[in-house]
Amino acid sequence: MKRVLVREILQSDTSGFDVLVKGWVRTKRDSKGFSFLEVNDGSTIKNIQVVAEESMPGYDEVLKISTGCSVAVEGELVDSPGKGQKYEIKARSIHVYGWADSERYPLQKKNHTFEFLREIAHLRPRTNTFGAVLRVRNALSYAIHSFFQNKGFVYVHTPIITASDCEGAGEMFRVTTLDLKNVPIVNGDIDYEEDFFGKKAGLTVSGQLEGELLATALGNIYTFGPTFRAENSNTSRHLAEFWMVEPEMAFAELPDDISLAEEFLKYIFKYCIDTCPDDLEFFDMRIQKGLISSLEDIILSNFEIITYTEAVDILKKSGEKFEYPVEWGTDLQSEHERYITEKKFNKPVVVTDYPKDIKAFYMKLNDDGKTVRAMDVLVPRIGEIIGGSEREYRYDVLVDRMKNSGLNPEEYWWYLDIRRFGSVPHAGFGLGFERTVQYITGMQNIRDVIPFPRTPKSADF
RNA sequence: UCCCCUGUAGCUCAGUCGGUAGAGCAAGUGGCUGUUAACCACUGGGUCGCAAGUUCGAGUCUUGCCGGGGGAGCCA
Repeated sequence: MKRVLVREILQSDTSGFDVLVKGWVRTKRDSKGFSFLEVNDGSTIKNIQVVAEESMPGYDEVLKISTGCSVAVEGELVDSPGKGQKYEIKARSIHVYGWADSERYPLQKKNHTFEFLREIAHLRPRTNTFGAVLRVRNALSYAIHSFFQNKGFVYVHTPIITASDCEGAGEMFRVTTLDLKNVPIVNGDIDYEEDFFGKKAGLTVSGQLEGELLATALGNIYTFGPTFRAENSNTSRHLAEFWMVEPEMAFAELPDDISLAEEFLKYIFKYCIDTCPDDLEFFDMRIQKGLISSLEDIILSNFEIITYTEAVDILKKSGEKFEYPVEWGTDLQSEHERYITEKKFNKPVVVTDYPKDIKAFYMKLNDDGKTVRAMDVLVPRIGEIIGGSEREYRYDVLVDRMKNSGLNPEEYWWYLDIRRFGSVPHAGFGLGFERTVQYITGMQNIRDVIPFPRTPKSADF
């Protein structure tokens, strides 16, 4: 008989036919003469209840089944007389593929803390929460691709290993084949000419610069890949290895960028609501009350767009007591961003036109000479989810900005060439994929929305 | 990297004034004809994170190290 998925069974309009399901036992309850098994196969957060009666062949084996065992169950799908489920399987035979010694199997049929589950990351996908996280993660990935594909954006692959010494977005992990116990030295410095690439190389901290090169040929592009930051960040919002989405549009200015970000977020949220209703219901009930309606609110909302200068004004007039003072020219603190998006507007807020000194060199300088065409999208609960800008496409201005930022324009000759030949206004943004999963699921710690998180002092599994 | 909290049974935690280890759940055994975090009874289960120090005596006090959590910075 052909195996069917639990998701398909639960969607069936009728019962009374034979089925074969394969999955893992979540829990078992024994009574005199019969047992209830709950089997989950990962196709849905819901389990299928299996009833095994004493009279069935091999019942003495069934009695030995415990949480975690992998099984194949063949039997008739019947309407369940009990409460809590529509259907159940009246088992005719149960085959155990693999036992799970109940004295050693760490997952119990009780709530575990996320901290504990992180220590057994190889088993936590078998829990309700992580199964749901991973299904939402999958749906979100697909939504990202379908959004951009529907709009004709070209999915491009930017390098993971890069030899640009200073991309400027954060500390890089070094990539080397040098013998660390015997590093070649020339004039007191490491001789990178002997290294694999003949120069200092590292893992990418952003695909943006290369993305710009491709956008100024193909028009609209996006990247969706892994990104690495060697920052010693110990927070619930940072990973050393995470996934980032970076669209880049040629012939586009900041308002186009903002529109794209807003349309994009609404699309991917709606896609997840539509395709993962059971998982989101679980998150709404167990992780973050009101989650679904807050996502629906955002889909229907118009994002607030304010300038940095207006934001500073709002904060100064707020009457709130902030730990850090608000001063034009300094970066907004987490508490400030939270006030703006959570208290003042209670919806996503796009803050634009930041002072040039607190933003990256590649952002387009405004006519006032003081601010740049940057935008941060702030959302309630997690703060900055998107950072983007219109890029400086004027060659001379960009060279000046590089020099003022302490960068050597010669090392960016290829980046500057784009401005030298057929330069066009262009704009793009970066979206932290895991932060977005956090936002959609309500999960508080970013380490719990990626299967195997990499953080300082932690790279197990 | 900084500040605060924390580390005791498989898990979640309690442990008073320094006097030699407790609960709930889980697990094991038995019971129960429809369970839903099943229920009832009984049983087993400990390098108190690691190292040093103070003390007649340390889970408890002191110092150092390591891990975990929350917040900050950096950022996505």
